[in-house]
Amino acid sequence: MRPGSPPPYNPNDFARVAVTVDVVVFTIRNDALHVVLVERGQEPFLGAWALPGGFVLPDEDLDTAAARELEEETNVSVGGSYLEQLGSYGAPGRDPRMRVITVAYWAACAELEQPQGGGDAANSDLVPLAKIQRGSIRLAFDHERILQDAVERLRSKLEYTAVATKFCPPRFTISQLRRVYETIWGTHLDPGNFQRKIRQNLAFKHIPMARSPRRLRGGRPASLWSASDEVPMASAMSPPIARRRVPGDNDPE
Amino acid sequence: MRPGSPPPYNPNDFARVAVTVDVVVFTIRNDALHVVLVERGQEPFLGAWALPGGFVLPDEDLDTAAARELEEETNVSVGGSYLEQLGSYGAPGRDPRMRVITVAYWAACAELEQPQGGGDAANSDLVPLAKIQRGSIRLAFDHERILQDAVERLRSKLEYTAVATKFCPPRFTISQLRRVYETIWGTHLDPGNFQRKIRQNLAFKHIPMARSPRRLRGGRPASLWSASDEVPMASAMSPPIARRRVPGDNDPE
DNA sequence: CCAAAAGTGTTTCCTTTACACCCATGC
DNA sequence: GCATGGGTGTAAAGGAAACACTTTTGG
Repeated sequence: MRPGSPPPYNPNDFARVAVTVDVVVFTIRNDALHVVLVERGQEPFLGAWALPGGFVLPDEDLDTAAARELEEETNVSVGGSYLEQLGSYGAPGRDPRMRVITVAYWAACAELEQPQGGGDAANSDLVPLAKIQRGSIRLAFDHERILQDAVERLRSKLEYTAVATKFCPPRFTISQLRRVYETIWGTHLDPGNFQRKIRQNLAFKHIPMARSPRRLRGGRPASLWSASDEVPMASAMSPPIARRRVPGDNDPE
Repeated sequence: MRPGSPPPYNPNDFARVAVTVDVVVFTIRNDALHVVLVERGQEPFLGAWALPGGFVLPDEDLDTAAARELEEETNVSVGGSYLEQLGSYGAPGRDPRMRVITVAYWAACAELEQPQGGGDAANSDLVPLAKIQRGSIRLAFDHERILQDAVERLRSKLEYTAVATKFCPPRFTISQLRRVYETIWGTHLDPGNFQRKIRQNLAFKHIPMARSPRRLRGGRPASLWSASDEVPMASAMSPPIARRRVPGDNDPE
């Protein structure tokens, strides 16, 4: 083909599709992993629960679109939370109206206030993951599949990154962090050994002199820690070989 | 919004984009990691090297499109090789003509014959990764970024999956497999310890009585192994803490 | 015989695990 | 004092690393 030739694309050769982002927003509440869901305000799947998401705007990057959806749905800023692309889902027919490809993201957030419905969503809520996995709540489109992939990604990212800190406030105690691992992995972890692992790991910074607030039923005050962003985890965390359910892991609602 | 209302999408509210798949096809040749590149046959980047890829067809799933591109560009069937989604890249302006989002995949293939140009590609070739990373070859669009992400994904997948076997023929010796790890990680691995790791690992199956072909300069014939698909690796492979370059790791061309 | 690659044994070291025990607080 | 959670000590078990050594082939 010679240079300067007319635009070489034939619009019939390829699919022109709508692109959306869907975001799996994880947070921990009452020692159980929760996800933000929205109740759909329109067909298809009117009234069903779905992951928050929406169209990518004409001049918007994918990461930007995901961050925008996250902020719109949860009122949390992206700084302070963690947002990562999960993958794309584009089976023909996954949306009955038209060809839609969605780029899925997942986010880890510290405790957030009750989400408010906004945009297309009629209503929005924080739902315990267990409730979805046991089938009490069915999700629209292929969102159950996306959610399942996100959970797997989250579980494995805990092992070799410090993403668990994103479920905690900026300053946290080692037990708070341990409870994040226990909740997401569904395991019990030895407090003493966990303590040592964190203390040895440069990805976590000790805040000198700071102590956790007074507690109700006694116990030595814990020192506070913060995540040292950009420092990767030196050694991996690992769940026990056989993941056993931890007593408080059930749905508290 | 009441049920039965007209289609709620306003076509001006969102981007209608073209969706492509690009595939990073890895293979090992002369003890060096190579990628399949195509020379672009049209603007933009006419004459430049790029990752093989193309448009997703109107009724085609993403994985299917990637498999099709892989077969078109390399003449290898997807069975026998490994194909995995890497992620999506959709910055506005990444294609100067129009909004294009690409879903990137990566593949691991055993030794393949010299690729032939096909489709849009004027020409196609197997290029040593080192040549690209040292800057001798510049890639079109954001393909250098995609390639870099694919290399990282490949390196880490070696640790906890048996994907290294996909660079080998269906029956391989433990040394062949070790050389895959050494090539991709750029390390030297102790042959004895590596041997034990593989033998202990149920993801690899010993083929009784089979022996590697006679060799040129002596040496005990090795027994042959195959990958036990669907059995995950029991224990992770790990590169030595400090990855040092292995002598034969340079570009042989 | 020697060279070369496959495969095994062995020692040393380091990490993980389990659990005992001490510390600092509220009541 | 007691209960509770924070934090340290420590011994046993297990795995990784280094490397010596044996086995089986070609020449």
